Amino acid sequence: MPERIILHLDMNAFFASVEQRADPRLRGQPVLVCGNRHTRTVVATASYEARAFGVTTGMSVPEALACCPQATLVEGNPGKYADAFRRVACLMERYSPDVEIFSIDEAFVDLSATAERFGGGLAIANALHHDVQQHIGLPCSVGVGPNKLIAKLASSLKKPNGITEVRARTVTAVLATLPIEALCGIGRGFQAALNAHGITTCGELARVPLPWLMQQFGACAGRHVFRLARGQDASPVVPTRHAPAAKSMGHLQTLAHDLAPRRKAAMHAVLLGLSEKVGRRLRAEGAAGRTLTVTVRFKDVTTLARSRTLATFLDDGYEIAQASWRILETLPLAQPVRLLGVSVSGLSYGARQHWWLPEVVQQRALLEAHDWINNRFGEGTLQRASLLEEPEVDRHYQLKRAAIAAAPAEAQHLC
DNA sequence: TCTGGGGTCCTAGGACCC
DNA sequence: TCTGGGGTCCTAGGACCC
Repeated sequence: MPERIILHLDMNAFFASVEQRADPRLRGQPVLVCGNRHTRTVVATASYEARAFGVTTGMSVPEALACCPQATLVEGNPGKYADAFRRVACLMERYSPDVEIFSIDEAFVDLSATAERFGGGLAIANALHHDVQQHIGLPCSVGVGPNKLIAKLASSLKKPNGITEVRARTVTAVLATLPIEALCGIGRGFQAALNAHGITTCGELARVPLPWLMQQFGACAGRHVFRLARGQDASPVVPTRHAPAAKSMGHLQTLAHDLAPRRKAAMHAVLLGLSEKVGRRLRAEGAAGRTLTVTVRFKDVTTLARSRTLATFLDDGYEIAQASWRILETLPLAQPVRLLGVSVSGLSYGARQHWWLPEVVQQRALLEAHDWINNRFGEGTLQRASLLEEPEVDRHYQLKRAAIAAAPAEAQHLC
């Protein structure tokens, strides 16, 4: 088996870099990209200037501002970042069609069949790094290795703007002194359990016998950790065009203020809003699901989830909401609620149920009109009055009337 | 006014069927 | 007058990633 050549590209402080590129006033300044500013949110990305003050990803905004009061807070825009990264992925495709977008800011490319043509993996890493800077204007780190695990590790070794190649023959030496949490797959849980036994480096982990790992973590996870410690990873680069369809779709929302258990109506409104978002995404993908999960996180951050599998597939937000309310009734709410979530799984693509029934035909047409208006005029243009705060109702009603006036005749009739 | 939001995968136990 | 064994589905929870 010839050595594979896998390249991993990781954008540096991606969200913050995109915002700095868009606004010259932010360049060279500490920038914090966070979620919705009106909720309890955390830092999604801090620019390197902010990191110098000790700000880290996942910090609450007040905590981050305490570290770096002069930082500029920017509300993140995931769609914009996804668009920017798709352009990066296109640059990667110049070197091989086998590009796997792994997350919103990183991707793998399998160069095994093409590297020779371009002078080898390291030459491609240098060229790609230059391409991204030249054409996208954003910094990135690039790693090359004999598999995805090592390529990803390599790209993390020099940040920002680093290029690192780890050849198969040097994997053991490179891993020897690295902390176990440097490996993708060793999270907080494994780290704590292994550290408790005095195992802190990959070299130490590689000396632990397989039976002990299997006894500690179970057969599957034990074997997985055993392979990670040796830098072994046979998983293929799965080109994004072959990526399996999503298995679940859901939304969570941490509430601006905790809700007391008696405030069921307010919880219902939140679940309805989340369900409508989920429904819209399902319909956009031509998907429907029959397993519904409602998540509740309490004031003390303990979390419960309850699932129900239904007889029919759902993609209508209101029906999802009704089912989620029934699940909520079964949950013991012993303390104030901090977060609510709705997720639909058991997805089927292209399933069409009872579409010949007149009431279903009308319901589908209504949903299509609803989607048409929100796609045309923006998310939330048309929404249920029960989702609106009182002062907002007038404004939304005006927007809704404007939207209906612009909708096609058949949609107007249904509205 | 510490601690987001989007996912996937695995395990384990129980129900149920053949 | 006994309780196997395989398989699937469902549910809850926890690990991991970004």
